[in-house]
Amino acid sequence: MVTIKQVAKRAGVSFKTVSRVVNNDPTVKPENREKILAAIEELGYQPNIAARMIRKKKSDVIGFISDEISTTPSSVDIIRGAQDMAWEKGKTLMVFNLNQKDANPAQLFDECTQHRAEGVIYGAMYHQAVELPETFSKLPTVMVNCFDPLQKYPAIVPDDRQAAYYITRQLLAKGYKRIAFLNLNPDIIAAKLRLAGFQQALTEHGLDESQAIVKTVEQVNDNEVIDVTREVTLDVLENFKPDAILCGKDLVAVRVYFVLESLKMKIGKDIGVASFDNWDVIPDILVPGLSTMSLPYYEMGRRAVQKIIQAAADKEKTQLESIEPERITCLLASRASF
Amino acid sequence: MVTIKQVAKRAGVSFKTVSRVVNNDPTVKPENREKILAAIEELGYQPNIAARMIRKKKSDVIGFISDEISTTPSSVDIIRGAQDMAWEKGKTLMVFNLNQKDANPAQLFDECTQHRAEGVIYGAMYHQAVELPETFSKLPTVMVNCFDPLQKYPAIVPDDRQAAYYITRQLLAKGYKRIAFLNLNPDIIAAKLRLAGFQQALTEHGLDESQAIVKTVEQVNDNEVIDVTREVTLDVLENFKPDAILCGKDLVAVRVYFVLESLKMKIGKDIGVASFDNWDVIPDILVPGLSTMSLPYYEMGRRAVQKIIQAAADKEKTQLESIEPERITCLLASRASF
DNA sequence: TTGTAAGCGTTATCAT
DNA sequence: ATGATAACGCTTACAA
Repeated sequence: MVTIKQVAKRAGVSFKTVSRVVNNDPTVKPENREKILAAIEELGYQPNIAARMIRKKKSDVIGFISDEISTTPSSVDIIRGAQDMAWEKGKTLMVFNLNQKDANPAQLFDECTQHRAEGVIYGAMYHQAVELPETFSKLPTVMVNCFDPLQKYPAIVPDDRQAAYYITRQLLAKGYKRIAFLNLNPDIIAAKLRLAGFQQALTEHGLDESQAIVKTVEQVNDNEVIDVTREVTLDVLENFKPDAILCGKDLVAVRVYFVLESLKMKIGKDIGVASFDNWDVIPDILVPGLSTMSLPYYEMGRRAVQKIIQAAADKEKTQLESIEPERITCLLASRASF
Repeated sequence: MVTIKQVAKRAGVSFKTVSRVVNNDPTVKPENREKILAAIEELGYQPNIAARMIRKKKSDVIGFISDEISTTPSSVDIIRGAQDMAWEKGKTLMVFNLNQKDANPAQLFDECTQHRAEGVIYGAMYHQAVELPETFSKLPTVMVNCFDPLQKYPAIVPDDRQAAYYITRQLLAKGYKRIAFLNLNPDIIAAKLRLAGFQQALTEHGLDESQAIVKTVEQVNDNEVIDVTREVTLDVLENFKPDAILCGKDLVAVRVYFVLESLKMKIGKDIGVASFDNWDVIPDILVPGLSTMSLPYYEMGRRAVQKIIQAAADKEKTQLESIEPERITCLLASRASF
């Protein structure tokens, strides 16, 4: 690889002057600058980041540890957001996946340390509580789509409560009066928060409990989750007769679409369907297109990088008080299903 | 950050001895080794990879440039495979996305050069021809899920022809006799290769053209792709009366399922459905589960890293002859749809 | 078995 | 405006 000294030789100056040009130091004679720039071009010189890093004691690297147990598109969007923001801020994102053979979080954290990352982002694939190994406290750490039960680290999560509240208000505003909420496994955080948001919206709108119904479409037996969307949907349609169905996620909505199709019910006319996720192309392949609350993964990724940069900047004030997770607002991706 | 010298001081030895322990040099007195290990533990010493890299003139970094125009789950799997293999080989994968603001391939390539990557993998989101900027020839480069028209670089692609051939043979073996192939936009590589594989399987099985039909479900108008799966499916069902439908991708199969549901046709009994992709959870949320040829993205990612390591090793022999892309075999993910 | 000295490619400091 | 010299944290080469 060509070094700064070779460029210097070629341009007939000292290597320090080349360094000045590379670092945009204005105190270089234009004439020399031209010569050096030409030499850089000819030799194809690229600065050695490692050497720079070692001297400047600054890596501009941010570690991203991704708990990729199940490969959902969400992971991609969080990482994309993080990478875009990192690029804009002149940082390099170093991504590590937890699903790798023999790799545990502490190991991946060490990898980040060895690269002298300025901070570490830990991302989970669905909104959950995660206990990080103690070692993470050695570097500024931000959690995305998850949070520490003791709130030891700043966290970025989707505002699931707001999402449910918003879409329910939206349904009510459009005149739907009997909403069936086919919620996810009640043990998961998102399900709890959304239930609260759903109920709040109903209450504020003056509806009582008889005018809505909440069912779960995921049965949990010994760590195995069984989907019972089909059965529950048929049951609810027959016994509760909703004018709208709010699904816990887009994949549930797909199943609901099938049930309604078989019953010859026209979605968007005979019955409204709404959902959560805005998952990849799913809402668009359905007919009619599914109106669904998008989970703000991309935005969360961007925000995480902002936070880590900020945290790295004011590293001196050690973070001791516990911190509420930052909830990112979800937006409605409106199509034609309600 | 704690350095090797601080550890040496603490352990009461020279810093060189610490270096020996860190690098598993056996020529260290066990007694000293213990002391040093203890000091490392106490101080939380982590070797500085940048410093090591600069001296060893070896980065163990592999760059991965991902053409992430559309965020498909495929990208995740290629990267996962690449990362797993990199981890196993003691390499670090540095991932860059092309969709970032103001970032072009040459820029990202420079980023790799600056990190002294030993090679670069360029990954595309669907099987296609890609012309890389000339600058890529400066480093060992491997293309995944895409290839150079002039075959200047080694490439890893799915064996689309084999995939279509295999699943068609499989359908025929199960007794299906009238197959409708709802192919993708005929301009894309996968569609062409699959058509060839499909026809070869039919021919070898002794079927003539009247016993099969091929239609495209994607209409292209001015760079806009319009999906006409619904219309084509209805047309084919009425006029050709197939006993099996082979879909160009899982998302097409979803639409076909809806049409069949509305017609009250029982998939797997009245008619068989097969497809390509094995895309994430799609085949499993459908009822019955969709039997589909999986695209071997994970495997392709692994292979790409293997190839780049090999290419970096025998860098001396400059690659001049053109190279056929390496086609990775696709496997059937068998469920209940045929 | 251990230590010393040099060097990797860069930036920081200070002198010219 | 430019350059000599030291320093960053590590490995290599060689000496003890």
